Amino acid sequence: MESLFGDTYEPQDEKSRLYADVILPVPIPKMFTYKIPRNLAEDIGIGFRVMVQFGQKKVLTGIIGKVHQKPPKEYEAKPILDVLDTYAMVNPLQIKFWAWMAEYYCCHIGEAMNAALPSGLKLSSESKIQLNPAYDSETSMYPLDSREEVILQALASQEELSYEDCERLLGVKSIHGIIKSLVIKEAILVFEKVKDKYSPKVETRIRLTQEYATDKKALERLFQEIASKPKQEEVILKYLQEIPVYQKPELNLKGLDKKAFTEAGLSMSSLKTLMKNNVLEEYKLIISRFEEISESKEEIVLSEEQTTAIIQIKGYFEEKHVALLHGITGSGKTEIYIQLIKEALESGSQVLLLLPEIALTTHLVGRLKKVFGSKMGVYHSKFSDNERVEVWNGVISGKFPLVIGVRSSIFLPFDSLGLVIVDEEHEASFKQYDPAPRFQARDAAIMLAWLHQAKTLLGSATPSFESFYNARTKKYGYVPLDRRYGDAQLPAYHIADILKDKKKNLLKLEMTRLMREKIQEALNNQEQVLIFQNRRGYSPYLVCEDCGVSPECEHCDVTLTYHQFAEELRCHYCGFKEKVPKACHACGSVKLVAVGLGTERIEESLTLLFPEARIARMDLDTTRSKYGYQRLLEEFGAGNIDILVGTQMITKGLDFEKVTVVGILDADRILFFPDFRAGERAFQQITQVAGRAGRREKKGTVIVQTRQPDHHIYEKIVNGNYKKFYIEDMTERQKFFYPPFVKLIKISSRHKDKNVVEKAARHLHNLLNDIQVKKIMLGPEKGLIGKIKNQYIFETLVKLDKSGNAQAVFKHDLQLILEEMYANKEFRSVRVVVDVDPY
DNA sequence: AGCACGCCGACT
DNA sequence: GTCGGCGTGCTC
Repeated sequence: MESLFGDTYEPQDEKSRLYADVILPVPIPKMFTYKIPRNLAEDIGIGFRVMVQFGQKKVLTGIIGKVHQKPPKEYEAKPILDVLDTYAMVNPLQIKFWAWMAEYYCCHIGEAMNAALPSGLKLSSESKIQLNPAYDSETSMYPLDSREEVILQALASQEELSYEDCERLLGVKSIHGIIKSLVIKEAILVFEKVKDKYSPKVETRIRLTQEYATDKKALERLFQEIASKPKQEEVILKYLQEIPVYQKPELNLKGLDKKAFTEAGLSMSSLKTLMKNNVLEEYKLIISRFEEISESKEEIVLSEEQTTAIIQIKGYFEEKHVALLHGITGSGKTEIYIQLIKEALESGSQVLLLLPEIALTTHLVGRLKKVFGSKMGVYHSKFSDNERVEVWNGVISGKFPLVIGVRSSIFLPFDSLGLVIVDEEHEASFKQYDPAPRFQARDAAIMLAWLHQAKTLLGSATPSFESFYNARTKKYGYVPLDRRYGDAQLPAYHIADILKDKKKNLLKLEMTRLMREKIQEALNNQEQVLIFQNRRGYSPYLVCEDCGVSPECEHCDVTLTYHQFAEELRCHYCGFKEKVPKACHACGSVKLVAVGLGTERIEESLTLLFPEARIARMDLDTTRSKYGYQRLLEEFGAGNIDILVGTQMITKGLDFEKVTVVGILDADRILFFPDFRAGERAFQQITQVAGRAGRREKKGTVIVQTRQPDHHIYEKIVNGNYKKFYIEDMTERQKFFYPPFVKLIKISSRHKDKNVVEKAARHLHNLLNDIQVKKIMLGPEKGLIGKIKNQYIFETLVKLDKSGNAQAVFKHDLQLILEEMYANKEFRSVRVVVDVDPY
């Protein structure tokens, strides 16, 4: 496999290191060749961050993607200005991975780089000003005003000032005008200074000075001296109590956290005096942001089924790159993961476990932390930049051979992955749609593993149909795990007919009689209830009772969402907000009512229907804070909540025995979404939510409210018949040419002028249509949402033949066509977005 | 994406 | 006469 590791990876002699192709964060689809100055040649290589001049004015930081000796033909390469690292921040495999991503997902390698680097590693340059050495206030022909004088005076004592410094100095909001004026008057110069955004966490520690630490007699003398100073004595005693220097003198080296003194309520001034008298000293220690946890020796006990599954997985790994573990909820996938991770780590490989965002906050992380301790790094979107950089460095240094993380953790600097696990593989959140690269992390992870010659294990209770298809066509290994732990039973499903109840006047506050009865029953038995509402397109909005008009966003083609709590209308696409209007904009009527079942409304309805129950809501609003989610879960686990209403989130990792009833308020919203995956999604979501009901002894109850109780999907859900539904859905997909039978590429055009986009989209569509590959094209059509942020959207959907080189040819020609479009002045302002494998 | 260069209108 | 509008082309 030597070619995969790149021809430039091996150290080369200096003569061959003349030029570097640098990846820059600019939207130009190529690398830029710079000259490597002789004096830098020694300490430069692939993956080093460098500073380069780009264009006339800009200094950018980029990453070296390639080192070579071919001088560019058409221009003289500029020199690299500086190297920022003493070791490569990025390894050659990562650059290969970015390049693959750029090609596959039709984006620029710079965009891939941008997505990969935690912003703490992206150096930002900050504009600073300094005195112009050529300036002489005596002879200058331009008079300065008072504010300009202040700045010049400050520069007399300080070499440089940032813009913010100047703003603070003058107490004005925007300094640009003044700076510009000073530049024109030739009094100052503006320059760019690169600053590293990552700052290590430092702890101030206190220890005895050399003299007292090594000499017991000195210490005894000290005690006599301070006998009359009880405050100082306390400080010393505290130190000796925490750090028994007498017994273990070497402990003094690390000393004690300064906070320990403050927390013990000791006198800070005494501490200072002791330091002044050279008894104690202070020093700074760089510490990790992550707690040190040692791994447990606890043996994982595997059931017979799990052992068999592991043997099967390993068997498949002999010949295939990917295996799919199809294990229903509660079938014990976690233990299998743990065992496989252990083995991979023992063989010296790195392991990546990918999880969807919401699953990361749950007990699984704690569970793994217990087993793998501080060998495990966690990469989460709620982590700060500094924390992310620490995980990044931890992967390089070998501190974290195991990482569990979200989508973006596929970009961490692994150099020897042995195993990649994608749990909840079917989750749509693995796909990133904005900004580019619009990648599917599950698919990219498989590619990543392949680059490392590692294996990928996909796990799900309800696999994506793509993965299941790959399993059935033997591309992936397939390992079913279908017995519930402790033989817990499948829940009992009840399909509740919304329309029937409505006719009979049994529908109260959107709850069918069955739903209400089952909830009441659970409450009577002191059991817990989960109510699920799909978020997608199901937010409450206002409607005018007189003319039927709903307030819409000024910038987007959507109705505004009603947020009762803040008394606001909001646009979920552009963030536009306005106070709830008093009257209808269209007819002036004041009869504006809220419709639609947002989680807030449901919570309210439930309060009315079950006034005695304790009800809580779990959605984006209530869990925005870092630990908001966890807090709600704990409350629920402790039994302080009877009914929990939530979105998607509640389907993940909630594992509470007292939940016996799960209600799905409107299954139709998922099922009749205009998307070829709607059926698959409905099946997955309903099954996943249902999996939260009844574990162990008690059989759970699931109530699914729908207007179409006869839809064929329900029969399969009720019987847990994944495969039957899969087969039916596949026939449809094959008939209408949808994945996995074709490759989808969505091309959308956006522009503020509707006529311009429409014309551009037509033109583009025609050009694409002329590409000589086997394909079907749909469109161009107005987007599902016709306008977002004042940009009109038109979309073309391309269904490409999967066999042969249709994909490669199409993507190649697409690139040329986009360039051609850009060269056309009529269309150059139209933004074209390419989404490969759209969701 | 920025940013410079360049060629046309409304101002001191 | 100039300042500045933004069309267009380039960035190693």
